[in-house]
This record gives sequence, structure tokens and C-alpha cells, in this order.
Amino acid sequence: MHNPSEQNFIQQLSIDCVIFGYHQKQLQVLVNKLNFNGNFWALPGGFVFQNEDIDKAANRILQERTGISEIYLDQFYVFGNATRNNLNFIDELIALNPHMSIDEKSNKVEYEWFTRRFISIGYYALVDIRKVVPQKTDLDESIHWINIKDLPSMIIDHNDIVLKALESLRVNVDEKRLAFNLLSETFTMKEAQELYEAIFDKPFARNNFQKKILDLDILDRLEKKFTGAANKAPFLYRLKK
Amino acid sequence: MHNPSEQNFIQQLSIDCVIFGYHQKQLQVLVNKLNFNGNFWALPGGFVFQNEDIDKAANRILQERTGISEIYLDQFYVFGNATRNNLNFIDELIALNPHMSIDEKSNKVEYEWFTRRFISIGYYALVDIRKVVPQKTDLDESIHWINIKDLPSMIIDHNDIVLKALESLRVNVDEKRLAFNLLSETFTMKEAQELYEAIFDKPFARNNFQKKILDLDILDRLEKKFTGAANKAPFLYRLKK
DNA sequence: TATTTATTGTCTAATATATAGACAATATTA
DNA sequence: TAATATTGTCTATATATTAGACAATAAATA
Repeated sequence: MHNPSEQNFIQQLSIDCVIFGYHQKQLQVLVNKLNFNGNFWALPGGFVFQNEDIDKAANRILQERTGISEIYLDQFYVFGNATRNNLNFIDELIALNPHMSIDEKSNKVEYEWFTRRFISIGYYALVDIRKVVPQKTDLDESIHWINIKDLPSMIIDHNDIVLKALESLRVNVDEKRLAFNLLSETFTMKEAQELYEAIFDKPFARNNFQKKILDLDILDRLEKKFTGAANKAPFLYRLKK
Repeated sequence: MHNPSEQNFIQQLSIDCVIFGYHQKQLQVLVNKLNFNGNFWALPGGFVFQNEDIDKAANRILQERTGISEIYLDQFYVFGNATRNNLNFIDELIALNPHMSIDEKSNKVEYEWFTRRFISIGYYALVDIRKVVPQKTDLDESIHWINIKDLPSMIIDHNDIVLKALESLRVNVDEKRLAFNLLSETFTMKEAQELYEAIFDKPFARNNFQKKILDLDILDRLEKKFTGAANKAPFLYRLKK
């Protein structure tokens, strides 16, 4: 991997992505554990090339991490406090990883590049968790789907970024029909309801939820799904084209 | 004025402000006519100092232009296409203003600084137009309140920025109580209704509008306002503290 | 001074939407 | 064949929105 400082990135501008998945009736967020001594967690992120649209950059970052393109993506907020930098994080990192001394010239350049203030554009993405094969980069020890309620403490303001992303998702999920990006292509009404319950962290009434969603007139009803359970088989639905 | 390239700004990041006022039953936007030959119009904007929060920068820009602080301000979108630069605008400017040749070294530096791609964070503000004394900068020939329906063609994507700001205003005006920032401290119900009609560009029913606003329970009813008109005098209202 | 006019504030009726309760349909198990 | 758990949908109720009506009233007019 090339050093970021040597690449043709826009200076002091980053993108942080909150990638939402849905599994075991809970919202999951894709987060990286960094490949250093110490317990450093971070959202997938990256930088914007000089000749690249910011939306394209967010897409590229997502594709690198998830392997899929054509993802639902929404820019939701810019994090731009004057004190927003990696200084504390990097210093802690170096303290715990003595081999990363900044004596060498190239390390010094990188140190300066990374420890400047960054303005970060937040994007959230909604993906079908079954289609994603999480990809780590050289900087990551591992990458995980973690229940949004069990997220570890992350570097800088990444926990705040997740909170703000969830807020935006809740606001937008009603007017747009984007929640269904989190499900597989076909799903039962109960699965849709459980997804909404996970997003809003509150229960919905079954009868009225079904009516509300069907009244949106955005779903096609397909064949029944025989699960083997001792009850009436539910219909499968799919987003209308 | 110092050259921007010599100041301690974050590179390639700008802020553009859509400052909404309300006058003659119409939304007005504060725009500058640039102080050059040619008909160049632009939104008030600026750059972010290295040690400055982006929200603070937006506030500073607004205060420079309007003379007032404590303004309602909302970050609404980031404009970041790869082709988003001043190149066409500046070249046109130089063609119409031969004295601005880029032969001199300092001009060349400025040219390079200004013609790079800029990522711009859009903010909109709501102000009481009576409290504002528009201030032009060295770059402006004049600064004007212009009816949002009569805006001239502006540089780069500034017309698009206004459209997006209006969209955001419409979405946010209901949940927040921010529309009243556009009125003077006290106002009649009819004035409030006319403001809403200007924002949404559609009529509201008088009886139901009054009920809806009063039910919000955010207004104090004050004394009556005797206008001299031959009819029942309306009450004045003020936002609750 | 009484009447007229235009507008305001608020009430009620009509309509639409949201929520809650009920029950038949049905895929499997006992 | 009956029992069970869940699904799909219906109806009744509650709530919210929209439309219509009318009295109150500040000033102008007769």
C-alpha cells in the first residue's frame, strides 16, 4: 500500500462510512479492528482523490470493504470541529507500538499527514449482509459486523458518527423505501416488521404494520413460503421494479 | 484584504451560505454582485481557518455579511463533484478583465489557489431582514436581497445550492420552529401564514393554519395590533422563551 | 348613531387516517 | 381429526385533518 501522503488526495478531507447490515433481528455495523497493539476500532473510511466525486469516493470505499457495488448510500453530515484530529489516537498508537517511531523521515511525513485536523463527510450505507464478504485492508487486523448496541469504543468521534447516522436513517426510512436494502431480495412481512422494529428500537402492531406497508404499494406479493412451521405459511414479498 | 492563498485556510474546502430573509410576502436570498466587469453573481461564502470549527466559520461568514450574530444556521449538504471548480468562471473573469493578467507571480499563485477543485459545505441561515445591514467585501460591487423566484444566474453551482437549501428548509420547518426566525419578534397570525405560504409556495386554509400553529404551543399571545384597517384587530404573537 | 365592510377567532361537521380488537384461514403436529 | 401457532384481513374505535359556518369587532360610511 502506498502512503496516503504520497497519493493525490484532497488534503484534510476524509470520508467515514457507517455500513448498516441486518442480522439476527438487529442492526449491525461494519467496523475494523486496527492491526496494531492496543484495542483500536474504527469505521471504514478513506480519502477523496483529486479527480473523484465525493459520492464516488464513498462508493469506492464501500466496494473495497464489502465487495459489492450498487449500494444504497446517503451523505448525512459533516464532522468538522477544529479539534477533530488523530493526534491523541496516533500518539497512543505509537506509545503501544514502539516500532512505529517517527525518527525516519518518511514516518515523520506520514505522522504529519495523519495528525492534521480532518473534516470528515459521513455516509451511511444499507447492504444485504448475506451478499457482503467483509474485506480488511493492510491497516486492519480484522473486520466485523457488530450489533449496533454492542459497539466498542472507537477512535476519534466514530461512535458519535454512528449515532448521527442512525438518526438520519430513522428520518429517511419512512419517506424513501430504503429499509428494504437491508433484507434479501424476497422477505416475509414479519421479517420486514422485525427490521423496522430493529431500526426504531420499538414494537409495531402486526395488523397495522402490514396495512401500512401494503398501502405504500411498493411490494409485489409472490408465492408462499413454507417454512415447516406449524402454522399458516406467509407470503413472500419483493420490492416492485 | 489578504490573499486567501496566504492565509491559514484548509485547502480546497469552502462554505457557501444561503441566507434567507422574508420581505413583501416572498422569500429573499442575499447574493453578491462581484466587483468585476461582467455580470457575476455569487452566494456569500468563504473558507475555514485551520483552528476553526466549520460551524463557527459559517457563523463568521454570516456575521461579516449581515452584521448580526446568533443566527439560525443549518448545515444541509456537501457539494463535491470532481468537476466543481472555478476554472470556467475565473477564465471568463480574466477575459472580461484584462488587468487581471496572471503574468505576475502573485497573481499566478492566486490563480492556482482559486482554480482548484473545491468541496463546499452548504449552510442555510434564517434572519430577520429588518435587522440585517448587508455588508459587501472587497470582491463585491454590491450585495442584494433578491426574491428567490428572480435570482440571476450565479457562478458555478450556486443556483443548485439555493434549490437544495430550499428543499431542506421545507423539510425542517415543520419539526423545528425555525420559520419564525424570518419574522420580526412579534407578528400576527396572518403574517405567519403568509410566511408559510411563501416557503411552500402554496396556500394554507386560514382556520386550520391558526389551529395547527396554536396547537404547537410555542407562541405567546400578546396585545392586539390596531392597524387602522376597518376590521377586527388581530392579536400579536411572539415565540415562547 | 346605526349600518356596512372586511377580517379575525373559533366552533362544529365532514372526512381521512391511525390504532386497537376480533376472527377466519391454514400449515403442521399430536 | 383436533390442537396449535401464526398469518391475513376485517371492523370498530379513536384521533387527526380539512371544510364550512358564524359571531366578534375596528374602522368607514350613511
